Amino acid sequence: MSFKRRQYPFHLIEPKWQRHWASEETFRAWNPREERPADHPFTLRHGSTALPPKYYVLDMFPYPSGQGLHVGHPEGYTATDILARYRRALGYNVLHPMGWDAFGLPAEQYAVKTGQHPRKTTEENISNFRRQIKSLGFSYDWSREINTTDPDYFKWTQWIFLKLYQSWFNPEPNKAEPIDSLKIPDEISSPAETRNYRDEHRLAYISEAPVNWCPELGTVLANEEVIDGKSEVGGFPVIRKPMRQWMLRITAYADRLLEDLVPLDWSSSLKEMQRNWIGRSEGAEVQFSLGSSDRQMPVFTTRPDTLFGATYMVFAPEHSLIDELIPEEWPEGIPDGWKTGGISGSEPKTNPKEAIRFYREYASKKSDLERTDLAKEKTGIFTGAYALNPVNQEKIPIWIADYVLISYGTGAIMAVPAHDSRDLEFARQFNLPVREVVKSPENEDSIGFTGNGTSINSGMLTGMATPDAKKTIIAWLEENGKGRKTIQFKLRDWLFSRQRYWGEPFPIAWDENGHECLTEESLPLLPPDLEDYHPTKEGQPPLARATEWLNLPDGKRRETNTMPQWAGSCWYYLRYLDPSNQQALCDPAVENYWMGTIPESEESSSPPKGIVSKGIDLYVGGAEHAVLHLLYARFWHKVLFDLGLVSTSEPFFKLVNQGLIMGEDGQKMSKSRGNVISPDEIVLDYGADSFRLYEMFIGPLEMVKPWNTKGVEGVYRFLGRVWRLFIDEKAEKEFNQKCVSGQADPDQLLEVIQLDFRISNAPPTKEQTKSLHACIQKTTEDLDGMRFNTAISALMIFINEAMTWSERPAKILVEFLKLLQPFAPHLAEELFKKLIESRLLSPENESTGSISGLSYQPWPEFNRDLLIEDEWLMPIQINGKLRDRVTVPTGASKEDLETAALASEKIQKLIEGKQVRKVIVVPRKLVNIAITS
RNA sequence: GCCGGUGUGGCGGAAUUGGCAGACGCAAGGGACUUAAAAUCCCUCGGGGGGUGACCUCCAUGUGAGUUCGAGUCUCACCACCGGCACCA
Repeated sequence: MSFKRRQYPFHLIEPKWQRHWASEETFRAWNPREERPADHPFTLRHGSTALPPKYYVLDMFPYPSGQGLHVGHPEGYTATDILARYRRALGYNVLHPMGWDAFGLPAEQYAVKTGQHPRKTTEENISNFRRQIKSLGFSYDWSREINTTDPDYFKWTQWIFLKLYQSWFNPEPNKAEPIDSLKIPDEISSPAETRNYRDEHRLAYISEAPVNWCPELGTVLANEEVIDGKSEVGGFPVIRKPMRQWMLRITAYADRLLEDLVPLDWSSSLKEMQRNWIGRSEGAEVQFSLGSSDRQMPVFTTRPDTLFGATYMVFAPEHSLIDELIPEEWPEGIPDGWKTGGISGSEPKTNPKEAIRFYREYASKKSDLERTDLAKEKTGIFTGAYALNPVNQEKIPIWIADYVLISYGTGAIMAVPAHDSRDLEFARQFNLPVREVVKSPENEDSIGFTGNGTSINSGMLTGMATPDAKKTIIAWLEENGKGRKTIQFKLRDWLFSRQRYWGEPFPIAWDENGHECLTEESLPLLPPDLEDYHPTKEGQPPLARATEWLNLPDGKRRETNTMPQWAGSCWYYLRYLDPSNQQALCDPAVENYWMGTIPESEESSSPPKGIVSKGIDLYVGGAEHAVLHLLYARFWHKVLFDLGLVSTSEPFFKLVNQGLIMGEDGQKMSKSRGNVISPDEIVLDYGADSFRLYEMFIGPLEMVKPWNTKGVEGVYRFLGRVWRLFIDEKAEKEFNQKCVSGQADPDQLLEVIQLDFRISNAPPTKEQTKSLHACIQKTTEDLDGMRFNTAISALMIFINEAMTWSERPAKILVEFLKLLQPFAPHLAEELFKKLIESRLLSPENESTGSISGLSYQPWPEFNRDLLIEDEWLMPIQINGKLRDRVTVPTGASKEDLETAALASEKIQKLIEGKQVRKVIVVPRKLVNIAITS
């Protein structure tokens, strides 16, 4: 940029005001009963006793990566900052905090490579992120900055884990309760059994289930972190492996997580994603008796009405019940195709045991990737065993196949190939019988029909419509003890442990009897320092290397897993409320003020406009967290709510996902594509105000949009025009010379600059007032609707008009600065200061000057009456096509408008000789004349 | 495959409950200022056709139907792109 003259001295203005805001603590958010300095602008506006209503506007806090920010990161931050500043102007007590989600894999991987402690890497990255974010002039309350890797912070993450550990989910009140309230059944007597029973009911419990193990990363991953059989981080292969893991009982909350979505102000697509993830489906559990034994096997189906069409049964390969069923020899007359597994090149197996061993091995070797990729070709093998269909006692073969998942439903299905596409595919592969039991309404071939129709070939169900058939068969099953209505969820319990170093250690110790939790008083439990961050040779997590840390004096051993990165972000929005509280994760009164539904008793009597919502008023972040973070955080919040620690059942009342900003090539910004643009270069060339403005002007917040640095120049030119509207050219020339030559203090340099001589205390003209009020109206309405791009265009329109004025009334300009302030705060502050110092404002506006700075100036209000024109240009259409425009008085009646339209010469000519069928008059819009052609 | 979203000039995007399509900005072209350039200011800027001219006229919001006095906006079908889920019985 050295080759171009600056539009205005943003390089002096921006650091100046950032320093001012920091030293004044302009953006401190005040907690109830917190003492406020008398000269703070908040106090000057609101007094020192009452607190106005709160507005909590939150950004998803970043993971501070080594690469620093790119221009996509601050998109949401800019939007929330504009709204934070707008709400302050409206008179709210605004909480707008920032912090760091700093545990995580990249710092650890760097440590593995270099031996540098992840804490060091993390701190370096944080200070770079902080520098970048601060350079953009966001109005964060930095006194509330948090860091998930800070022991003062993760102490409370561990504390919440203890709460989870010490709670169970009581299905009766449908909420979590302390584990002591869990009744131990009478048949359980021994201490060991009692202990087991408790441990099995905790919200945090141990499971041996197969997990997603990533050998490359040396850790297990949650289902959510595995994408197409590869790790979300790094894209390494993931295999299934049984391991001892901590789980969190999120499934207990499935119903509440689903139901409580309804009142939230979230986009429907986001809610839908959560609903799909939770995956509630209604159906029935049906008991099949297993051939030779008197055992029963339940299966889950959403289509119990098709029970008569069940021609075989399939178990998941991992299902252990199979072992008890398989015969020594193949039954008579089994086709060889049933014995091969459907795997190319495989020979028929000699007996069922061999077949099952073979198939299990085959299935377990498949990675998740292959399991989905090879989905086109179904595989499976006959077990030699049979089951009895409860409705007709028909003997049907039992298979194992990997298209049936061990983790969903009962791990086994009844297969109805005629009316389920997967079963049909499988049946065709192995020549299994297909029996039609639902007639499609179109009366076509009903094989493969999966919708609602009419039952056929189905005993007592025959002739019934699908919904009736479902009800009837469920009633029959319940009466006969063969099944019941049930509900299944796709949601699984949350795999909560990781074999990593750089995460919160579990406050848990083990002995030969099992696990016990540490006391609350012993928290935080710090991770030990290590030389080597690799997992051990035995596949133990890196913490197992810290022998001193590991072994406790009483012979117990510490848990060596750590918590996943999601843990810290599950509750950070609560810590912001009371970030340095040593006694509690958050003071209840403070929590209630910022998050609660009940207004503080010290509430001001005249609340500003807008609704007072529950929880966080606005949460902005990327859609990539639509299921994981948002579901986990909602889950934790509900547990805390059940335990009486927070006052709302949902944390995020309104949530908006910002769209991605793509690179200039239209591709996703990434280091490998080389299309990353850093805010640093933009701030250097055009200043933070231009950067903020462009981020918002580029398009609607929620949309995906490409970056174009040329576009920054457009908004930069706009700010240049704002500057020139206020500033005297001659004084600026002097200033520029001093800038080039002198070593003078920047703040003094800015003093040289004087207002333009056309700015005066002259009374505004009608036109000028109208321009202003149109701008106020548009800006206000657009901010309320988060339409930042059109709000900015309204500001541009005002400036384009104001540039043509020969008299520039200070009274008008000061109001404009209040509108500009949320978007371009540095420039607005500087010009506001000049205007105040000029003493051009009339006495009733002088009160404006008693509050220092712009941040707490009341938001301008518009007067609709001023916007009404005396007359307007009314379009006249004939058959919907624009034919003429005539000027009409604003208050004209419908009759007058019709007369005026028909009086137009052009219209007269066009309707001459035609029959006017109808004249539609829409006041304030148009007149349309329908004629016959 | 299922669910959700989006299709408007050369580009990013505007268009209250259906009511003047293209606000605002970028790019482009022309002009003023300048020795020159940059910056700034002014003008033009969806496409076709017509007029010396203020203008006139036809066609245009992914495609095709429909509802309506009137459709970018509502309905139906289809196409393209983006995002999510993906053997969940």
